Amino acid sequence: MGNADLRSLAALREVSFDDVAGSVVAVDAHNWLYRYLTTTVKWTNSGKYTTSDGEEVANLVGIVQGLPKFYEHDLRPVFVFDGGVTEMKDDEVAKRRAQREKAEERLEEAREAGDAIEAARMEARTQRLTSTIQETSRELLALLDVPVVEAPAEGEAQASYMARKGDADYVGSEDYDTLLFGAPYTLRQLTSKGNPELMDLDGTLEKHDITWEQLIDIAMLCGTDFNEGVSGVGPKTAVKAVKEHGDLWGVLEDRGEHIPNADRVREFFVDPPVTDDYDIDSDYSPDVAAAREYVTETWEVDANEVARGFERIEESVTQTGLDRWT
DNA sequence: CTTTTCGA
DNA sequence: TCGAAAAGG
Repeated sequence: MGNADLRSLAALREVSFDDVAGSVVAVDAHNWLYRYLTTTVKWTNSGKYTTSDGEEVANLVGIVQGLPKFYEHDLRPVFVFDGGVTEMKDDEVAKRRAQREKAEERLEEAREAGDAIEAARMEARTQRLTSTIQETSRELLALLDVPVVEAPAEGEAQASYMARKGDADYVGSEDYDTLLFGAPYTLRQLTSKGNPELMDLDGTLEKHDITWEQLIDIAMLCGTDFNEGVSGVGPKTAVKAVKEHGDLWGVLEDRGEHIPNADRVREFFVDPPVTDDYDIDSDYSPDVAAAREYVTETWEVDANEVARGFERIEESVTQTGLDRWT
Protein backbone atom coordinates (compact mmCIF):
# COMPACT_ATOMS: atom_id res chain seq x y z
CA MET A 1 0.00 0.00 0.00
CA GLY A 2 1.93 2.86 -1.30
CA ASN A 3 0.67 6.15 -0.03
CA ALA A 4 3.51 6.81 2.34
CA ASP A 5 5.88 5.73 -0.39
CA LEU A 6 4.74 8.51 -2.66
CA ARG A 7 5.03 11.00 0.14
CA SER A 8 8.68 10.22 0.57
CA LEU A 9 9.25 11.00 -3.10
CA ALA A 10 7.15 14.14 -3.35
CA ALA A 11 8.45 17.69 -3.29
CA LEU A 12 6.54 19.17 -0.38
CA ARG A 13 6.84 22.49 1.32
CA GLU A 14 4.85 24.44 3.81
CA VAL A 15 3.28 27.61 2.44
CA SER A 16 1.17 30.31 3.99
CA PHE A 17 -2.39 31.09 3.04
CA ASP A 18 -1.15 34.46 1.84
CA ASP A 19 1.03 32.70 -0.72
CA VAL A 20 -1.96 31.08 -2.35
CA ALA A 21 -4.53 33.84 -1.90
CA GLY A 22 -6.66 34.75 -4.87
CA SER A 23 -6.58 31.32 -6.47
CA VAL A 24 -9.05 28.66 -7.49
CA VAL A 25 -8.85 25.32 -5.72
CA ALA A 26 -10.37 22.18 -7.22
CA VAL A 27 -11.30 20.32 -4.07
CA ASP A 28 -11.67 16.57 -4.09
CA ALA A 29 -15.09 16.60 -2.46
CA HIS A 30 -15.03 13.05 -1.21
CA ASN A 31 -11.68 13.54 0.41
CA TRP A 32 -12.62 16.84 1.98
CA LEU A 33 -16.00 15.77 3.35
CA TYR A 34 -14.52 12.62 4.67
CA ARG A 35 -12.01 14.54 6.67
CA TYR A 36 -14.72 16.62 8.25
CA LEU A 37 -16.92 13.66 8.99
CA THR A 38 -14.19 11.69 10.67
CA THR A 39 -12.38 14.41 12.55
CA THR A 40 -14.11 17.67 13.36
CA VAL A 41 -17.76 16.91 13.37
CA LYS A 42 -18.42 13.29 14.02
CA TRP A 43 -15.83 12.52 16.58
CA THR A 44 -16.74 15.16 19.05
CA ASN A 45 -20.50 14.70 18.85
CA SER A 46 -21.35 11.27 17.59
CA GLY A 47 -24.96 10.80 16.62
CA LYS A 48 -25.70 14.41 17.22
CA TYR A 49 -26.44 15.29 13.63
CA THR A 50 -28.91 12.57 12.92
CA THR A 51 -32.41 13.57 11.91
CA SER A 52 -35.60 12.05 13.25
CA ASP A 53 -35.59 9.87 10.15
CA GLY A 54 -32.22 8.49 11.14
CA GLU A 55 -30.29 10.24 8.42
CA GLU A 56 -26.78 11.26 9.33
CA VAL A 57 -26.17 14.76 8.01
CA ALA A 58 -23.03 15.83 9.81
CA ASN A 59 -21.73 16.69 6.37
CA LEU A 60 -23.91 19.80 6.33
CA VAL A 61 -22.29 21.04 9.50
CA GLY A 62 -18.91 20.23 8.07
CA ILE A 63 -19.58 22.26 4.95
CA VAL A 64 -20.89 25.27 6.83
CA GLN A 65 -17.93 25.22 9.17
CA GLY A 66 -15.40 24.40 6.51
CA LEU A 67 -16.23 26.79 3.70
CA PRO A 68 -15.36 30.03 5.53
CA LYS A 69 -11.77 28.88 5.69
CA PHE A 70 -11.57 29.18 1.93
CA TYR A 71 -13.24 32.56 1.68
CA GLU A 72 -11.39 34.12 4.57
CA HIS A 73 -8.16 33.27 2.83
CA ASP A 74 -9.43 34.53 -0.49
CA LEU A 75 -9.60 31.08 -2.04
CA ARG A 76 -12.29 30.06 -4.48
CA PRO A 77 -13.28 26.41 -3.96
CA VAL A 78 -14.69 24.19 -6.69
CA PHE A 79 -15.97 20.88 -5.39
CA VAL A 80 -15.30 17.87 -7.56
CA PHE A 81 -17.45 14.83 -6.84
CA ASP A 82 -16.64 11.26 -7.76
CA GLY A 83 -18.62 9.70 -10.54
CA GLY A 84 -20.18 6.27 -10.29
CA VAL A 85 -18.00 3.25 -10.61
CA THR A 86 -14.69 3.89 -12.21
CA GLU A 87 -14.40 2.80 -15.79
CA MET A 88 -11.59 0.54 -14.84
CA LYS A 89 -12.53 -2.98 -15.69
CA ASP A 90 -13.84 -5.68 -13.44
CA ASP A 91 -10.49 -6.88 -12.22
CA GLU A 92 -9.61 -3.61 -10.65
CA VAL A 93 -13.05 -3.11 -9.23
CA ALA A 94 -12.94 -6.56 -7.74
CA LYS A 95 -9.54 -5.90 -6.33
CA ARG A 96 -10.66 -2.71 -4.70
CA ARG A 97 -13.67 -4.44 -3.30
CA ALA A 98 -11.39 -7.09 -1.89
CA GLN A 99 -9.22 -4.41 -0.32
CA ARG A 100 -12.27 -2.79 1.19
CA GLU A 101 -13.50 -6.08 2.56
CA LYS A 102 -10.11 -6.72 4.02
CA ALA A 103 -10.27 -3.34 5.72
CA GLU A 104 -13.72 -4.18 7.03
CA GLU A 105 -12.49 -7.47 8.38
CA ARG A 106 -9.70 -5.75 10.17
CA LEU A 107 -12.19 -3.30 11.55
CA GLU A 108 -14.19 -6.12 13.07
CA GLU A 109 -11.07 -7.69 14.49
CA ALA A 110 -9.98 -4.42 15.94
CA ARG A 111 -13.34 -3.86 17.54
CA GLU A 112 -13.31 -7.25 19.13
CA ALA A 113 -9.86 -6.60 20.42
CA GLY A 114 -11.16 -3.39 21.95
CA ASP A 115 -8.54 -1.30 20.26
CA ALA A 116 -10.34 2.01 19.95
CA ILE A 117 -7.68 3.79 17.98
CA GLU A 118 -7.33 1.05 15.45
CA ALA A 119 -11.09 0.78 15.17
CA ALA A 120 -11.46 4.48 14.48
CA ARG A 121 -8.72 4.37 11.94
CA MET A 122 -10.23 1.42 10.16
CA GLU A 123 -13.65 2.98 10.28
CA ALA A 124 -12.30 6.04 8.56
CA ARG A 125 -10.94 3.89 5.79
CA THR A 126 -14.04 1.77 5.49
CA GLN A 127 -16.83 4.24 5.87
CA ARG A 128 -18.14 5.61 2.64
CA LEU A 129 -20.26 8.58 1.90
CA THR A 130 -23.92 7.63 1.81
CA SER A 131 -26.13 8.81 -1.02
CA THR A 132 -27.92 11.16 1.37
CA ILE A 133 -24.63 12.77 2.26
CA GLN A 134 -23.71 13.11 -1.39
CA GLU A 135 -27.06 14.61 -2.36
CA THR A 136 -27.44 16.98 0.55
CA SER A 137 -23.88 18.16 0.13
CA ARG A 138 -24.50 19.02 -3.51
CA GLU A 139 -27.74 20.78 -2.60
CA LEU A 140 -26.15 22.92 0.10
CA LEU A 141 -23.16 23.78 -2.05
CA ALA A 142 -25.52 24.89 -4.80
CA LEU A 143 -27.37 27.21 -2.41
CA LEU A 144 -24.04 28.64 -1.32
CA ASP A 145 -23.03 29.16 -4.95
CA VAL A 146 -20.04 26.86 -4.74
CA PRO A 147 -19.33 25.38 -8.18
CA VAL A 148 -19.74 21.62 -8.29
CA VAL A 149 -18.16 19.39 -10.91
CA GLU A 150 -19.25 15.82 -11.54
CA ALA A 151 -16.30 13.61 -12.37
CA PRO A 152 -16.95 10.71 -14.73
CA ALA A 153 -14.79 8.53 -12.51
CA GLU A 154 -12.24 9.54 -9.91
CA GLY A 155 -12.61 13.00 -8.42
CA GLU A 156 -8.85 13.17 -8.01
CA ALA A 157 -8.36 12.60 -11.70
CA GLN A 158 -10.90 15.22 -12.70
CA ALA A 159 -9.52 17.81 -10.29
CA SER A 160 -6.01 17.15 -11.55
CA TYR A 161 -7.18 17.53 -15.13
CA MET A 162 -8.74 20.91 -14.33
CA ALA A 163 -5.52 22.03 -12.73
CA ARG A 164 -3.50 20.87 -15.71
CA LYS A 165 -5.77 22.82 -18.02
CA GLY A 166 -5.36 25.91 -15.89
CA ASP A 167 -9.01 26.10 -14.87
CA ALA A 168 -7.87 25.61 -11.28
CA ASP A 169 -4.66 26.81 -9.70
CA TYR A 170 -4.47 23.99 -7.19
CA VAL A 171 -5.97 20.66 -6.43
CA GLY A 172 -7.10 20.42 -2.83
CA SER A 173 -6.61 16.90 -1.53
CA GLU A 174 -4.78 14.92 1.11
CA ASP A 175 -3.94 12.19 -1.35
CA TYR A 176 -0.60 11.92 -3.04
CA ASP A 177 -1.83 10.30 -6.21
CA THR A 178 -2.79 13.67 -7.65
CA LEU A 179 0.87 13.59 -8.65
CA LEU A 180 0.19 10.52 -10.72
CA PHE A 181 -2.81 12.20 -12.31
CA GLY A 182 -0.54 15.05 -13.31
CA ALA A 183 -1.76 17.82 -11.01
CA PRO A 184 0.91 20.55 -11.15
CA TYR A 185 0.22 21.79 -7.63
CA THR A 186 -1.69 20.16 -4.82
CA LEU A 187 -2.59 21.81 -1.55
CA ARG A 188 -2.79 19.59 1.48
CA GLN A 189 -4.03 20.25 5.01
CA LEU A 190 -6.58 22.81 3.96
CA THR A 191 -8.87 21.73 6.76
CA SER A 192 -6.41 21.57 9.58
CA LYS A 193 -5.29 24.41 11.72
CA GLY A 194 -1.80 25.20 10.55
CA ASN A 195 -0.41 26.23 7.24
CA PRO A 196 -1.17 24.33 4.07
CA GLU A 197 1.38 22.05 2.49
CA LEU A 198 2.15 22.51 -1.18
CA MET A 199 3.02 19.50 -3.30
CA ASP A 200 4.75 20.30 -6.55
CA LEU A 201 4.82 17.90 -9.50
CA ASP A 202 7.64 19.50 -11.48
CA GLY A 203 9.66 19.86 -8.31
CA THR A 204 9.15 16.17 -7.62
CA LEU A 205 10.27 15.18 -11.10
CA GLU A 206 13.32 17.42 -10.97
CA LYS A 207 14.28 16.17 -7.55
CA HIS A 208 14.67 12.67 -8.93
CA ASP A 209 15.49 13.61 -12.52
CA ILE A 210 12.60 11.57 -13.90
CA THR A 211 9.63 12.09 -16.19
CA TRP A 212 5.99 12.03 -15.16
CA GLU A 213 5.54 8.61 -16.75
CA GLN A 214 8.53 7.34 -14.81
CA LEU A 215 6.97 8.63 -11.61
CA ILE A 216 3.86 6.61 -12.42
CA ASP A 217 6.03 3.56 -13.04
CA ILE A 218 7.83 4.05 -9.76
CA ALA A 219 4.55 4.37 -7.90
CA MET A 220 3.20 1.25 -9.55
CA LEU A 221 6.26 -0.71 -8.52
CA CYS A 222 5.67 0.36 -4.93
CA GLY A 223 1.93 -0.28 -5.22
CA THR A 224 -1.02 2.05 -5.81
CA ASP A 225 -4.74 1.96 -5.04
CA PHE A 226 -5.14 0.03 -8.26
CA ASN A 227 -2.33 -2.50 -8.15
CA GLU A 228 -0.19 -4.44 -5.78
CA GLY A 229 3.42 -3.41 -5.85
CA VAL A 230 6.36 -5.72 -6.36
CA SER A 231 7.42 -7.33 -3.10
CA GLY A 232 10.67 -6.01 -1.78
CA VAL A 233 10.48 -2.85 -3.83
CA GLY A 234 10.03 0.44 -2.06
CA PRO A 235 10.56 4.00 -3.23
CA LYS A 236 14.35 3.94 -3.24
CA THR A 237 14.67 0.75 -5.18
CA ALA A 238 11.91 1.74 -7.58
CA VAL A 239 13.50 5.07 -8.49
CA LYS A 240 16.84 3.45 -9.07
CA ALA A 241 15.43 0.62 -11.14
CA VAL A 242 13.23 2.82 -13.33
CA LYS A 243 16.08 5.18 -14.05
CA GLU A 244 18.30 2.26 -14.88
CA HIS A 245 15.87 0.41 -17.12
CA GLY A 246 13.94 3.35 -18.49
CA ASP A 247 10.41 2.33 -17.67
CA LEU A 248 8.15 -0.09 -15.86
CA TRP A 249 8.41 -2.77 -18.53
CA GLY A 250 12.18 -2.74 -18.41
CA VAL A 251 12.18 -3.11 -14.66
CA LEU A 252 9.63 -5.92 -14.64
CA GLU A 253 11.53 -7.79 -17.30
CA ASP A 254 14.81 -7.35 -15.48
CA ARG A 255 13.41 -8.70 -12.24
CA GLY A 256 11.28 -11.36 -13.82
CA GLU A 257 8.21 -9.83 -12.19
CA HIS A 258 4.71 -9.22 -13.40
CA ILE A 259 2.02 -6.73 -12.40
CA PRO A 260 -1.48 -7.77 -13.44
CA ASN A 261 -3.14 -5.24 -15.75
CA ALA A 262 -0.11 -3.03 -15.56
CA ASP A 263 -0.84 -1.48 -18.94
CA ARG A 264 -4.38 -0.58 -17.98
CA VAL A 265 -3.45 0.84 -14.59
CA ARG A 266 -0.72 2.90 -16.16
CA GLU A 267 -3.09 4.17 -18.83
CA PHE A 268 -5.59 5.03 -16.13
CA PHE A 269 -3.13 7.43 -14.53
CA VAL A 270 -1.89 8.89 -17.80
CA ASP A 271 -5.27 9.37 -19.41
CA PRO A 272 -8.13 8.85 -16.95
CA PRO A 273 -11.80 9.46 -17.74
CA VAL A 274 -12.44 13.19 -17.31
CA THR A 275 -14.93 15.71 -18.58
CA ASP A 276 -14.91 19.27 -19.90
CA ASP A 277 -18.52 19.61 -18.91
CA TYR A 278 -18.22 22.04 -16.05
CA ASP A 279 -18.71 25.69 -15.43
CA ILE A 280 -16.82 27.75 -12.90
CA ASP A 281 -18.63 31.04 -12.46
CA SER A 282 -16.45 33.86 -11.34
CA ASP A 283 -19.20 35.67 -9.49
CA TYR A 284 -20.17 34.58 -6.04
CA SER A 285 -23.62 35.16 -4.62
CA PRO A 286 -24.61 32.58 -2.04
CA ASP A 287 -28.19 32.48 -0.81
CA VAL A 288 -27.28 32.26 2.84
CA ALA A 289 -30.86 32.52 4.06
CA ALA A 290 -31.95 29.60 1.90
CA ALA A 291 -28.90 27.61 2.94
CA ARG A 292 -29.62 28.22 6.61
CA GLU A 293 -33.21 27.14 6.14
CA TYR A 294 -32.12 24.05 4.31
CA VAL A 295 -29.75 22.99 7.05
CA THR A 296 -31.76 23.90 10.12
CA GLU A 297 -35.29 23.23 8.92
CA THR A 298 -35.16 20.69 6.16
CA TRP A 299 -32.53 18.66 7.96
CA GLU A 300 -33.28 19.67 11.54
CA VAL A 301 -29.76 20.65 12.47
CA ASP A 302 -29.57 22.71 15.65
CA ALA A 303 -29.28 26.33 14.52
CA ASN A 304 -26.68 27.06 17.18
CA GLU A 305 -24.33 24.53 15.65
CA VAL A 306 -24.15 26.37 12.37
CA ALA A 307 -24.79 29.96 13.44
CA ARG A 308 -21.18 31.02 13.53
CA GLY A 309 -20.39 29.29 10.26
CA PHE A 310 -23.17 31.06 8.41
CA GLU A 311 -22.14 34.32 10.01
CA ARG A 312 -18.64 33.90 8.63
CA ILE A 313 -19.99 33.06 5.21
CA GLU A 314 -22.14 36.20 5.26
CA GLU A 315 -19.15 38.28 6.24
CA SER A 316 -17.13 36.89 3.38
CA VAL A 317 -19.82 37.99 0.94
CA THR A 318 -20.26 41.53 2.19
CA GLN A 319 -16.57 42.15 2.55
CA THR A 320 -15.51 41.04 -0.85
CA GLY A 321 -18.35 41.35 -3.30
CA LEU A 322 -18.20 40.05 -6.83
CA ASP A 323 -15.54 39.14 -9.32
CA ARG A 324 -12.61 38.76 -7.07
CA TRP A 325 -11.38 35.57 -8.64
CA THR A 326 -11.34 36.69 -12.22
C1' DC B 1 24.00 -0.05 6.89
C1' DT B 2 19.89 0.84 4.18
C1' DT B 3 15.38 -0.41 2.86
C1' DT B 4 11.24 -2.92 3.38
C1' DT B 5 7.82 -5.28 6.04
C1' DC B 6 4.99 -6.15 9.79
C1' DG B 7 2.45 -5.57 13.97
C1' DA B 8 0.13 -2.69 17.40
C1' DT C 1 0.94 6.18 11.33
C1' DC C 2 4.84 4.65 13.80
C1' DG C 3 8.69 1.90 15.57
C1' DA C 4 10.84 -2.46 15.75
C1' DA C 5 12.29 -6.44 13.33
C1' DA C 6 13.60 -8.68 9.09
C1' DA C 7 15.75 -8.79 4.77
C1' DG C 8 19.29 -8.07 1.71
C1' DG C 9 23.34 -5.96 -0.34
